[in-house]
Amino acid sequence: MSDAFNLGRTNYERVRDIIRNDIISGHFQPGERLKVSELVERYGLSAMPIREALQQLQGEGLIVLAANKGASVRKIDEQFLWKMYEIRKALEFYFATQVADHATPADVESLRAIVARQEQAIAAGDWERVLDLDLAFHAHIVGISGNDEAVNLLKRAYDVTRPLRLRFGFSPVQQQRMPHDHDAIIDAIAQHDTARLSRLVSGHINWAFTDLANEMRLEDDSIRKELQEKE
Amino acid sequence: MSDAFNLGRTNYERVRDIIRNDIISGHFQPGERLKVSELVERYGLSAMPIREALQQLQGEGLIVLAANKGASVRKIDEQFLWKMYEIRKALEFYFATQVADHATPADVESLRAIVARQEQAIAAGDWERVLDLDLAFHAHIVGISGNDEAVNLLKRAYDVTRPLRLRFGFSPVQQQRMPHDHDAIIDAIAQHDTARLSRLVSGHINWAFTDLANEMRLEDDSIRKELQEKE
DNA sequence: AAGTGGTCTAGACCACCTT
DNA sequence: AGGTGGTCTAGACCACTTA
Repeated sequence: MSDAFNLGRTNYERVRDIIRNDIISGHFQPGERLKVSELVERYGLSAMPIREALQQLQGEGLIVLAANKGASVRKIDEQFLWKMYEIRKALEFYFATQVADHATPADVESLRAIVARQEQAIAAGDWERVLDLDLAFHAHIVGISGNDEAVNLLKRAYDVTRPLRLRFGFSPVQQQRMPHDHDAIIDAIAQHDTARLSRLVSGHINWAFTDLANEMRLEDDSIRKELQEKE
Repeated sequence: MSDAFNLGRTNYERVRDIIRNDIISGHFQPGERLKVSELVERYGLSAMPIREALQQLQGEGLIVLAANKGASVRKIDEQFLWKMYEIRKALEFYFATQVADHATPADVESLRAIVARQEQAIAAGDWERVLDLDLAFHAHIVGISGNDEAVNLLKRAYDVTRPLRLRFGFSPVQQQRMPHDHDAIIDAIAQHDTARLSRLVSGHINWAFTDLANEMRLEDDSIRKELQEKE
């Protein structure tokens, strides 16, 4: 039954998708060691297909492999986070300039539907879903260009930083700003206003980074405080 | 002796680097099937380390893996080529805006040295070297931003299309234009002229794409002619 | 139905870390 | 030296293709 969905798929592909999901859903924490023997237990396969899955996930940037040391979930510091957001900005800024002209009314409608669903998810505090829809929104825009390779790069850059957002959440301000920004972006697309679209997209990503970095620092500070209190 | 350079490296890493080189140097042609059994012979290892190398190379986009079908060198049509050049433009355009202000005289000097060496390589018709230096030039510029992840993406986008350029070469016009463009780009950096730099970089990449696509069509046409003559 | 070639398993091997 | 855990090998297994 659910086998039907797995027809023609190999074990390393299946376990790669499962491990990826276990990482971006936060089951494996950033920095966490991924021992083959434990994964063997968890997924009921032998070492090799799991190793192959890990090789691919390294290619996606989700994990780090060291020779004779094995795999661990990529640890994301503020600097790395910044690098990923810069890459997003580069991609989204450029493709925004390519896209505003070609967007159809159907595109605009899809984007509005995504925003509506995202607002519900924000209200419900369902951050997994908020993040899914956020990626869907931005990927849809880049996708209008027809450059699926660029969309893949964008997805990777989102996936790599996703565990952090899941852990730290969105500030109340960002919860308000996100749909607001998205609406403005849709308007610029509907009006085929390329220059404004690019500006909005890149500002939007800046805020998203700033907000996440702040949330991280807040938690860092409270941890530091706890440690001090113990002394 | 040469073992010293391989200390602490595993077989799958070594063979990954060798296969990558065999692809970007054109030893394996685009579209060519990579059978594990043949690679086992060629590199003197068993199947698994070779398979692991292939998994990683898929992550880099150099090869395509299909379940139960194995690996082949990515076949690059004009559409895919275009997608890669668009990604380059996105990255280089954006990072050009981030970089002009921070470039030091040492950066300018390094870039001039690269161009000088590239001119020699062009005169000698040594296209492997021309391409190495071209990547070095563009990677250096993006590298000024300090975003090594962006540099890695850029390298991948270059590597994937490199076999094509190696096969089709540069038109005489492009052989002239390339160093000329590079000089103008360096001048814009030296003068911290961000707007001009971005414009130059993206125009330069457009020409590079147009030239390669033309060279490809020329060869396609001559093949078509040959086939017609046989009828 | 046989052949080809990709995939998986079990266990040996070996690099690195700790005592 | 012993332990842990990553890496590699040989061969079995199995999916897909051709006849």
